[in-house]
Amino acid sequence: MRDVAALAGVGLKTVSRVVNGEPNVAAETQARVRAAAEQLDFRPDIHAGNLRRTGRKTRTVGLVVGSVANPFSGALHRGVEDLAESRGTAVFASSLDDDASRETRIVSEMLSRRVDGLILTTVLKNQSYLAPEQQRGTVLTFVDREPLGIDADTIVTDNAEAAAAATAHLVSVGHRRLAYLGDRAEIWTASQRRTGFLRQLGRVGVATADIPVIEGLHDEASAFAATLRLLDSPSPPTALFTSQNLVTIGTIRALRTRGMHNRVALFGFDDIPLGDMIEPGVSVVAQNPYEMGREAASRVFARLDGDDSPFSTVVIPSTLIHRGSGDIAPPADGLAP
Amino acid sequence: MRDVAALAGVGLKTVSRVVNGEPNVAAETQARVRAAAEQLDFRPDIHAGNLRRTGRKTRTVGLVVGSVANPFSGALHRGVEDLAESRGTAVFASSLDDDASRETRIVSEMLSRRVDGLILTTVLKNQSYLAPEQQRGTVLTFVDREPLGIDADTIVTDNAEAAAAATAHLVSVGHRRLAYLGDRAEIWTASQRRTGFLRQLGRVGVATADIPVIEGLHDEASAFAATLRLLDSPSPPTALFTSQNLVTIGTIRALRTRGMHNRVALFGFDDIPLGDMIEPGVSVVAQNPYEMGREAASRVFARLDGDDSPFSTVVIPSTLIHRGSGDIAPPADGLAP
DNA sequence: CTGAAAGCGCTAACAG
DNA sequence: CTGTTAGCGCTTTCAG
Repeated sequence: MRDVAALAGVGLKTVSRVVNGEPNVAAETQARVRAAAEQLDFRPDIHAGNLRRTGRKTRTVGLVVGSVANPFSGALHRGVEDLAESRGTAVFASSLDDDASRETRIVSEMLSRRVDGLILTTVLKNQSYLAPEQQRGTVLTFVDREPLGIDADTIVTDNAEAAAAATAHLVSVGHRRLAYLGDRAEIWTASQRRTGFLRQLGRVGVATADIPVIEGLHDEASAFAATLRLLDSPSPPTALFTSQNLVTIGTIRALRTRGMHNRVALFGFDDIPLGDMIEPGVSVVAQNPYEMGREAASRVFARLDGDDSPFSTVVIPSTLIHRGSGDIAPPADGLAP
Repeated sequence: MRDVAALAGVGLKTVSRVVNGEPNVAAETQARVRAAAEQLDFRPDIHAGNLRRTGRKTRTVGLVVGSVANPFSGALHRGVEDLAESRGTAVFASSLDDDASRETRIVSEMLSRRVDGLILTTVLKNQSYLAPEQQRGTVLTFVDREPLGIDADTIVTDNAEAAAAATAHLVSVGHRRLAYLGDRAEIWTASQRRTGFLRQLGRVGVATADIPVIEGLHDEASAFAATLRLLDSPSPPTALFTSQNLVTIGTIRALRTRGMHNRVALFGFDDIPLGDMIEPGVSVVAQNPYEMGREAASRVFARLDGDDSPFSTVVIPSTLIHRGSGDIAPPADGLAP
């Protein structure tokens, strides 16, 4: 910048003014400065400026998701990005793999880079460690999962309700022998979905004591194995509820392996790519991750713009998509009680 | 930091030493400083430090991809992240949507944040605008597509060869009336794949003059429409080659709409999720985006660590996955010449 | 082993 | 409309 000022024959501050589009610079001076900047290929250092600038905004937000390779996270990321981009804000993205030990490290890494806001899909049981940072002015927004031990804007899906609705559908088709296949119970969404599943069964008077509730599944392989075990058990379920996209896929593979994909009903949480093209079509609860990301970013920017209303939780509605697998009726041979 | 120094009763530089793990600090002093830092919830500002630090590394890289919501980009992103994470380097990610007008803006945004390196899937015809930045020391690496007008490390797939191999397979099954469905010809990968497709036909003596080459497809909808047009033409092709994942999906939808998915052969470039579960299984050229991302990051870090060997192009091999759609034979009714 | 002074690239606050 | 001085939070340099 010094070089630019020298080349243009003006003071340092004048260059600063031109670069930042501040008023009170003669058009002719402006042109001269611009030319000099171009010639020297000058690029202002946003961080050096922020050091002194009031407000100290880095126009950077951090996004912490399950995995950037997961389509759910990808769509959410894109939602965040689309809003951020329109504000000249850059996005740091990091994957957690639901590994609690990574959370503090990644968050800390982002904070040392002075992000203005943090959009978090958390794994840790408790987010109270973020309170001092929130106090300091960093905007915290939680997405997909509710935080514990801290108050902040939160964007979630109607997990329990949607799970209950999917379950209700399976029951309405005639199923009584259902099974739940889901992720680790510590994960907030997983436990919400299980709750919705069981609550609905209770509501319609299906005894939940004999319903297999299998948890701790986090990838295709573990879901595949768990489903095979269920199918091979003495009295296999006639309908399955899977609580997550990877689990759904693993389960479908297992059903196909046993040739049961047209016999056992399936309702999955999370949409899966090409779910409409496989046989039978996969019935799912489709979330709206893109909208969740957009809404989260929107909350962050509102806060950065001074919104100081009480923290709120926004529920992004999900939709039941009926494609066939959820409409498979139980066998009529009396296997179902 | 000043506060920490005051609380610990030491000089500023001593705190700096402790925070950065530099030697020559008495164990007892170190403990005192650490306690003070903890108490004040001190977090060093990486950018303030970089201002004066020799080398000025921000431990940040930028990644520019097609779209973070695309599974190809997601896997690539993850490959970059996994390597970056092990080095305490954060990753900025941005989507381009193959929109040339966004490229300069996004790149400029990242440069003003002083990323140490840039991993780019470019759209612009020419990347010579980056030369001054490269001179300045920013490490540039191109991935998926070769740059023009600039010399830098590049990571690509064996596009033409793999496309030729897939084409060879379709021909070996007996097809002579093929068609190519692909993205805009300006996109380097698209043109490479088309070249491979046509070159292979030439090699085996299939007249390419009558082969439909449809370009400019960039999403499911456009691919769907183009495929329908082909299928409804007077002499429809017996085999299709699609040059990209979204195009492949749109094409499959069109084939199903016309009930031709078990009659017309299909080979796609890029793997698609659940491609093995639909009927028929989708034969594809599977790239290795994760490995491409990893390799790109590895090149960036090698350069940052001082590697100054000549720039090179690394080809990450892809694999042909035969799942059925590529093995559908042409009809025996003499339609094929 | 420790600290004081200078300065990284930029903007704030004021003076011209 | 323009420039000067101070200082952001940290590291460097160099003197204790």
